[in-house]
Formats: sequence, C-alpha cells, structure tokens
Amino acid sequence: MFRRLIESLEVLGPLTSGEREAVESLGAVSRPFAPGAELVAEGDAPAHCRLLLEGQAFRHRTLADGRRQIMSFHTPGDMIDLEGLFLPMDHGLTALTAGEVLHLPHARLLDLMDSHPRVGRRFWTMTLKDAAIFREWILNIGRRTAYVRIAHLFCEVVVRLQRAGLVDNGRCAFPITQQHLSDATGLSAVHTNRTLQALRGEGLLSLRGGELVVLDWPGLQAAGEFDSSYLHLRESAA
Amino acid sequence: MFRRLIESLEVLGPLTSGEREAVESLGAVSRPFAPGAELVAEGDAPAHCRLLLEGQAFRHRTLADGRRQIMSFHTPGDMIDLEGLFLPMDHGLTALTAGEVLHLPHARLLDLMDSHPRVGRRFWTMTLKDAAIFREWILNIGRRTAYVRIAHLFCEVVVRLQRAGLVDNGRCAFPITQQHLSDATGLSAVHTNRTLQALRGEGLLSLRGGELVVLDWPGLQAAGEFDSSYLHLRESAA
DNA sequence: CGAACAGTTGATCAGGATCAACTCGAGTGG
DNA sequence: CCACTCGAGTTGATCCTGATCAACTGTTCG
Repeated sequence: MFRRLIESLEVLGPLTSGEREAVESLGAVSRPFAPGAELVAEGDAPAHCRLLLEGQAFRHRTLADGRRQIMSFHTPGDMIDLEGLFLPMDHGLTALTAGEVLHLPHARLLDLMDSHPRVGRRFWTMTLKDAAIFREWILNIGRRTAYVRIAHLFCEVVVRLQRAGLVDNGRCAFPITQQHLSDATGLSAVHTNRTLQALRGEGLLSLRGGELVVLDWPGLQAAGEFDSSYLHLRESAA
Repeated sequence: MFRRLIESLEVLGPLTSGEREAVESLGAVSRPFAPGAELVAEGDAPAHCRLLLEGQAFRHRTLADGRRQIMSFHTPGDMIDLEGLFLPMDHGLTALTAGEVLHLPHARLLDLMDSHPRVGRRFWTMTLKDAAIFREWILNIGRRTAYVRIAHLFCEVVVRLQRAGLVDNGRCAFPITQQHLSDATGLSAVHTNRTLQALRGEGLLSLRGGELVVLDWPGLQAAGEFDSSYLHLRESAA
C-alpha cells in the first residue's frame, strides 16, 4: 500500500529501514474514487493528506463566470494536497480516471516528520517540485504559442506517467477531453482542437479514446521545446 | 538584522523565545546589492539561502531566443531561494532595486530545522505560499485579459508591499519598466503600454519614476478581479 | 553633445477567440 | 431494437485582442 509513497520519497536516495517503517506505520486508509470525483474542494481545510495510489487527477480553480484553469496533473505516487497540511485549499482537485487515494492524517504526518526530519524534508521537497512545475507552466502559458504549449504539456505528462511506470511503448492512458486541455493551456476549445490536429498531422502523437500515443518522441520534444530538467527527476540532496 | 525573518516566521503565530534565539543565532552574513544585480543565477546550486532584508527582486526564466518570463516579485522578509536548499535553481533572481540580502548557510538552516521542527514547518509554509502565488499567476495569465491581468498584478504587489510596511498612503516604490511588466504578464511591451494607459485613464493608478501610486483601491481591485485569499496573509496552522 | 534606454504612438498583421452548425458515438429509455 | 439525447469532437466564418514593426519623444547620464 505504501509502495508508491516510499518510491516517491526515495527518489532523493534511500530511506533507512527505521524511516521506512515509520512511514509504513502511518495510520492510513485507502479510498477508491470514480472518474470526475471531486477529491478535494476549493476552500477545504482537510484533516489528512492524500496520496494518489492509482489513477490520475488534476488541480484547478474556477472563476465566477465559469472559466476554469487547470494548474497541474497528477499521477500515482503524488501527494496531491500536502499544502493542506498548513494552508486551506485555495483550489480543488478532481479525478480524471477511477483510482484510489490513501488518506494520511495530518497529526500522524506531523509527528512522523518531527521524529524523522529527513523524511520531513522529502515531503517538503515534493511540494518544491510541484512549485517548479507551476513555474514552468507560467512560462509555458505566458510565453509559448498554442502549438508549442500543447506539445510541451504532453511531454510533461508522458514523462511523469513514465516515471510512474504507466507508459508502455509510448502508449498511456490519459483520458482528458479537449476542454481539459484548453483549461490547462489557457486556450479556447476550438483552437485546442485545431492545434491538436496540427500535432497529429505532424505525426507526433495520437489521442483517442482516452489513450495518448506518442508516435515521435524526439519530434514531440522539439515541438514542445521541452527540457525535463524542471521536473527534477533524479536530484540528489539533503 | 533578523527582524524581517522573525516577522515572516511569526505570521503563523508567535515563536517561543527558544525558537527565536535559535533563528537569531544562525550564522548569517548580510550583503548589499545594486539594482539589476543577479542575486541567484539559473543553474546555481547555492550553499546558503537568501533572506531579502531590504529592496525588491524578481524570479524569472529566459528562453533561448530571449523571451523572458517573470514568475514572481519579492519584498523584504521573503526567503527568495529556499528551494535551493533541496533542488538546483531552475530559474534566476534579479534585483529590482538596491537592497540587502542575508545569507543563511544551508547546513545551519538544516540543523536549526531538525532541532526545531516547528520552525522548519514555518519555512516550509513560506514555500507553500509562494506556490499558491504561482498557481494564481497561472490562472491570471491563462484566463484573464490584459487589462484584468495587469490590474491583478498591481493589486498583488501593493498588498505584499503593504504587508512589508512599504506602502504609504497608496504610494510605494516599484521601479519596474514596462518590459518587466510585460514579462510578468506574458504580454508584449507595446500592448502593456496601452493597457497601462487605460488603467491610468480610469484613474486607478499612476506609475512614474519608479513610484506606484494607487489612486482608487476599490476600483483597482475590481478591475483586477482581485481576491487576496490566495496570499494566505494571516493563516493560523501547525 | 550624444548615446542609450524607457516610453509612446500609429499602422498593420495574426494568433487565437467566438459563434454557430454539424457529426459521431455511447448511452438510455420506450 | 430503434429513437432520442447528450457530450465530445470537428468545421467554417468572422471578429478582436494583442503581436509586430517602425518611427519618434523624452530623459538620463557619461
């Protein structure tokens, strides 16, 4: 049950057996969810953090008039509301697929991190990596064209799904609608549709029936001006 | 010297005298900087964190062809490269004004946080608030028009400068060029110029000679669709 | 006095938004 | 089993926000 979490924590280097045991003895409850389920609502002040065990989810905020902005996508192994440990949620999290989350009580988490500072740092680092991704999105939306922007987003998603072991020969489940894509890139649905056709036309990818297939990975990276270093995939530190 | 830092840490509630002393005994060196100075370069892996004691700075990344995106502005009391504690810097920090930073060695910081977990959480929370601001910028750039976007940015800056005690009767030092403004909002310099004229024309603000004057605060907030809750100005937690 | 840079203006262009209609497939209910 | 609905995707036509290009002003500073 804690495999995903331990793996995420150990990206920065192995934990001691004591640390691993401490993590595994967090009183945790696993909960299934359905596609479209609201995992965390805007304004919530949750009493536990959620670890995404299986499935995909996204972070978003909606304006009064209905315009929506997606701020990140999440894959298994991600803590999706760690910030809720200290701040009320200023955005929501919604399930993209069916899946499962593990609920980790705040009190237990805080105790764990107090007694195992190194583990605390790993959790902190997770939120720092999320922040790095937010910054990349600011750049992506602020300074790149629709074509590059969408390609870049797909690159990121594929790399992160790959890291979670969910890409098989360029194919992965990624059941977003074009509306989701628009809301993530700050574009209109119509223009997203046309830009997607261009990407398909270049033979870079296919997206049908909830399945994303990368047909030309170098080409897609080039189209997205993608450099994965902001994902900090294998940093050593602390 | 540590007044700013203690204040920032105590936004979430007072520290104990022991915690305060521990913070104040961090071996810290203060360094002045000039306007335009590069405080942290992209790619750096610094050995200490910087606390902005005085002056303003901004976080940014530059693409190969020269397009630049500013990701945040910073005011006194901000830790500007806390993420450097665990990750190499994937962006740079540049001074907007003259000022002063305090260098806090990583090793000492980590020791402090290990022995005083509550203080560690406060630092962590600082980075979480930064992340909340990044998310707001994603929304701002992705889903708002130029006019609203720029007004929103000014609202944020004013609120943060106010919190740092740097706003006097709606007036504050904010020496950005229109190019900076464009790079922060993802707009062209020309369009930024025209949009600024519109904001001035509505009698909302004035920006001249490095001084920002808010002439109509309710009007500016309305123009920027601004709701400060994402800044988490007075959260109680942990 | 003359760079050099920030700001301003006008003219034109284009990327992407908007509006509207239509297709298609998957349910769903009669 | 078929008609209906509904959501997602697609297409065309038009509009407009904001980009681009270029020239010019004003100020500061060496």
